[in-house]
Amino acid sequence: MDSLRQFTHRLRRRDRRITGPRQAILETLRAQEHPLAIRQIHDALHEPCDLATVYRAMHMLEDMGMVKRFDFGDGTARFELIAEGDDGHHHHLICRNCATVVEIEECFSKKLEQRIANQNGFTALTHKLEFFGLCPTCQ
Amino acid sequence: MDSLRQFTHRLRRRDRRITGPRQAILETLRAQEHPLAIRQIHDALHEPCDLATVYRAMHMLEDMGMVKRFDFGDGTARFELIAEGDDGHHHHLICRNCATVVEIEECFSKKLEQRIANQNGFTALTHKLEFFGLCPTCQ
DNA sequence: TCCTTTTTGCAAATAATTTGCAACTACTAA
DNA sequence: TTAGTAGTTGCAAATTATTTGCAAAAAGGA
Ligand SMILES: [Mn+2]
Ligand SMILES: [Mn+2]
Ligand SMILES: [Zn+2]
Ligand SMILES: [Zn+2]
Repeated sequence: MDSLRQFTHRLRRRDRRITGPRQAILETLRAQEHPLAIRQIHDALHEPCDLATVYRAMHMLEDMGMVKRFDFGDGTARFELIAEGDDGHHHHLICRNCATVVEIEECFSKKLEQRIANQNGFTALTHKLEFFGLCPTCQ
Repeated sequence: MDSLRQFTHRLRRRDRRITGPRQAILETLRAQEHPLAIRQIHDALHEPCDLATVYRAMHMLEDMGMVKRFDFGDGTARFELIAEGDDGHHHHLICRNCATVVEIEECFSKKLEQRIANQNGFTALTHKLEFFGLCPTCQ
């Protein structure tokens, strides 16, 4: 996925600018397969920029649907680059001890969510789901 | 559920004290069926105490297994009183617009969690799951 | 009632995230 | 190429949730 080119296009269309920090952040995200915290992204940048700039960039990327925000329950947002056209919905398995992360593609059946929506008269359901456990090393 | 008496017993056993703030917090939690944020608990107390006291009390109650902490993804912890012996594991359906909360007892099959554990060599799995949608009023 | 240990209130410290603002820069229209 | 304009950035200060140090106050047992 050439997200850099794709990114450029999307930005231009929205009257946004392609700047050094933004490209660097994208490169950093591309190099990772797991969600990264803002601090981690910031620390990984070769040509550093202000932390606030990273925060602002992540909001922008999220609004553009290029990154997905995840919440592991530790009070720190984490972001993962998502493929073009994908909504990025998936889950993780996190070691309670060493914080190792495993990407999980599986999810429970759509029926459960549908039933919950119907039974309560809600629409447009989504969900947040993360698994926790002890990894092989930490058991 | 007479959580006050139960509470008293458990505290005594642990060399902890039964104080006004603690009883008041328990009473407040008992009056609610949905998770309450610390601020909400604090504001609901008839005889007010310091916010820090509420934070400390919630940690204690959590350690004692009397309340369960929930995370709706808005950066604010919420707590719900749980029945004796129960681990309090359950989920919620939250309106993205007005924040109405519905208690959800259903959960996906144990098999899915088991499979995820096995496939990755993890043990002691748990999960956090919350549903979001638009309530009848907000659609 | 007295003593010891636990709690509390208060203020200050943390930590993640946001925001105001002036200086700066990417694009673009000429 | 060169302004001109709108979008960006750095920096410092503000916000928000939560934690913590500490001395004064309260609880429970002897
Ligand atoms: Mn992922
Ligand atoms: Mn609940
Ligand atoms: Zn581990
Ligand atoms: Zn609603």
